[in-house]
Amino acid sequence: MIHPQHLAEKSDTHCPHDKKVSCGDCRLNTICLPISLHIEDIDRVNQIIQRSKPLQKGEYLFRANEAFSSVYAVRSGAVKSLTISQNGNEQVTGFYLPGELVGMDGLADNYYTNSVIALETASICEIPFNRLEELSLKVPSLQRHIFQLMSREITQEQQVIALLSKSNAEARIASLLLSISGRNSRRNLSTNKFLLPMSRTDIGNFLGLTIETVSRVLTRLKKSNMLTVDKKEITINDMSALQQLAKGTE
Amino acid sequence: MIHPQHLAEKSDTHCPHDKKVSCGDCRLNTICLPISLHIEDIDRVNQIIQRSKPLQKGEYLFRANEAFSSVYAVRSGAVKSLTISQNGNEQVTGFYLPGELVGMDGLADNYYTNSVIALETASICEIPFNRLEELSLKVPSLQRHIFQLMSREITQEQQVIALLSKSNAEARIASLLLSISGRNSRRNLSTNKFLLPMSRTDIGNFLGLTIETVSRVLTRLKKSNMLTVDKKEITINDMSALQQLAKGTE
DNA sequence: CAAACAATTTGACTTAAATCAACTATTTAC
DNA sequence: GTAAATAGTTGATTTAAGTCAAATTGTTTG
Repeated sequence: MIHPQHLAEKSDTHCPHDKKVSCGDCRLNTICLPISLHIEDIDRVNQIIQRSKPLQKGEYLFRANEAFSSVYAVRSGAVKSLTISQNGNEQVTGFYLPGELVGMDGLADNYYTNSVIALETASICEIPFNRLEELSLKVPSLQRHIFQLMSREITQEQQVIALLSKSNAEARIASLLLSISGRNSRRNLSTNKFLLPMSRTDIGNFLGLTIETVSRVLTRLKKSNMLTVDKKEITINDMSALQQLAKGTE
Repeated sequence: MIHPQHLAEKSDTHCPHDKKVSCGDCRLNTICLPISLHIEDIDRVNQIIQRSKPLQKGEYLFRANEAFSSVYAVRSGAVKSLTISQNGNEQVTGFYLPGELVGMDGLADNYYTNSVIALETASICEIPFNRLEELSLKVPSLQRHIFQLMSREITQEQQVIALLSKSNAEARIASLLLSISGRNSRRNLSTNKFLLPMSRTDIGNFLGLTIETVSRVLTRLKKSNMLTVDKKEITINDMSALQQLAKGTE
């Protein structure tokens, strides 16, 4: 695994449709800046954001225990966050898709508690937190926006807690697929056909299942025609049945 | 279950040692306001905080889907937060002890996603969020403090995710006991002898275990002399063995 | 204080997912 | 293009925790 140099370079992403894009023009800005910032305020945010060259699959964005300095928005591709538990095992704590922010765990004690790794080639916007903080003192709607982003992270994690605490393997996998589907819909992508950015191993690690169980459940859902599974390509053929499954049998 | 009237009354808590206490004098202020606010700033926070009459066991502080208005600090006693999952089951998402803040999930979409219920008689400080927000625009260190509190909530929930995703029943229960022990130490209470504020049912619900499994694990840890268990009173006799257990056998 | 109720413990049995193992498919590297 | 490594699938078996059931203890309440 290659450690990322500081992501301070001003080079643009290689992603063709996103070249040199500023926050005001970014197709994702309704996701990563959903509140009604004035045009001039969006521009002020834009000024402090640094765009770096894309991360390649397996590269670290940052590592647990490094000093906290920035939060990061995923512009394209996907990343996973993970902690190293006391017994030394990796524990995947989340997946982040375009428009989503990662690194907010670092604020609490001024170092990151997670490492973040690219699941595939990913372009990332770096947002130095000190400068965002200063700006948010001057722009009340930005302050509120940051509070809301953090709050949303909290509610999403509580949903994961509910999921892990209650459900069986099928419900967990159904929920993950529905989560990805829902996040795709926010980006106006297909809700029923998409590529999983993560491996079966990552899915199992995140959901607290073995890779064998993940594989078997996907095979079962395929055989029942609820899904079409071709490698990493998932097609949801029966959305409501999958939603029913996610609710748990109980 | 009794619905709380608005917690707007200015009556003081019945807790004898906490009567009429202001934030500046509150023995918990290093926990719930850990940063170095100037004395005058602490006083400004104090001005906006409302103290209400204590909640009795089983009473709601607020309910999921109610409009968000305030965050709440637990002053004495304990509360649990819970969501109602799609299939209608209660899912305990956390326990909150004195000095801890609850309700920050409500910010994301302006309604609470959890209900919060007193586990025992609990006095609570209500902090109207609009006013806290205004004040934090004027007091940079307060803004930072709120960011940090929310970040800490995020990291704690990630730890719960890691716990639920990985561990067996013994490790989960050991972790919960150690979590309570650690939070007691922040309040200068005993780390190895304490009363559990929650029922076995709540523990099981939170940890994704049945009540029978909770009971059996506690019996097992008692028989091995790692713990002394007398009803809700827990004594940790072998802290390092418990820590080892929490790490998981693997 | 006793009846009714709620919470907890303990035991017997079942089951969903883990483990162990072998095999197949897909990348990556030379 | 083939070898090596990595990722994924499938099957047989084990096991930790769930389920069902009953007994016990603790808590309310009339």
